[in-house]
Amino acid sequence: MKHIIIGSGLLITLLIILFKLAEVQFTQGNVRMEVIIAITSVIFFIIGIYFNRKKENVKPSRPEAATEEPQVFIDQKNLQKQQANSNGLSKRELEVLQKMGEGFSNQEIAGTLFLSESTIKTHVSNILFKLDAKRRTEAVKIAREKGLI
Amino acid sequence: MKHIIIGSGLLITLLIILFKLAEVQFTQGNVRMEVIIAITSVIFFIIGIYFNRKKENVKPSRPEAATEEPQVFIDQKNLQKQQANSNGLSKRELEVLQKMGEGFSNQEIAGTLFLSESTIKTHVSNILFKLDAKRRTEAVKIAREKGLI
DNA sequence: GTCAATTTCATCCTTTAGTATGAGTGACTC
DNA sequence: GAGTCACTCATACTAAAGGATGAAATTGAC
Repeated sequence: MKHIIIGSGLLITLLIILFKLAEVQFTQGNVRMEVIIAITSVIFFIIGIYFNRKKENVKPSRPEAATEEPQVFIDQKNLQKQQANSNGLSKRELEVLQKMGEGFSNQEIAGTLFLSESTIKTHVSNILFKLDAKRRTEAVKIAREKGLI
Repeated sequence: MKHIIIGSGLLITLLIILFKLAEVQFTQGNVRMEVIIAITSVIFFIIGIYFNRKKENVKPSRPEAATEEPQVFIDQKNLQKQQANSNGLSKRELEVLQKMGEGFSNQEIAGTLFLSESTIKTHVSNILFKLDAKRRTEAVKIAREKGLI
């Protein structure tokens, strides 16, 4: 929540600075239009990427899971609770488990979920413990048998 | 690859249009600087998001067309031959692959098949190469998709 | 606002997986 | 008999996975 406020503040500040800068330079006539547009492009391109990343970290949409799972009957929250209770796996752990099943390495999972490898290792460890598996391949097998993935 | 080319082309085209438009409007003096900047911002913000998303979706690249191949029932020997030929996997490699899919470690596989771990490692390496996988979990996934296990 | 659970990240360490290379043996083909 | 292939095993190495522990920030429920 704090991030959003700070981020929005910075963004607005940046916008205002950009406007004022453009205005001043524009009236003075010592800078070209293209330069301003180019700078704006780059800045907002980066902001776009960053925004997207943050959004996913805060509210993971799980497009892979949504394509196959017919989870329309119950609402998302209850389903999550149900899964968590029946297997002790949290939402994030299920995501990681999903990626494990797709054959990704810890590093790759970290990349796709925008997390550090350490975090993934922690999740994997917890998954192995909760599913009573010794290896990730075994965890995937068990998860498949239980219909988790 | 095609996407990248087309995307880049569109992006450059968009940039040029933007530049020209800005130039014309600027010299005519009938549009404000802020408007141009705002439009640029929005466009590149969206491009940033889209770019980021694309980059994510491209990552898991693997053939998944063979998920529902109709397996014809021939006698066991021919079936094995056929599978071996169509995937380059030998009989022994298929056995190891099977054990991999059941979540066993190399040592455990060696134990159940009465072989040394070295041998299993060799087989696993060959399996990974032949299935074009980087890890055993990926190999298992591919094998499952191809109906090998 | 408090508290438990979740999520995130780090470091140190051990174990397992995977790569590269070489080599011996048996079966099968030409 | 030479050549090929599958299978076996070994050594030496690098990369990845997994375990243990601590810690901080968030979140959700109460």
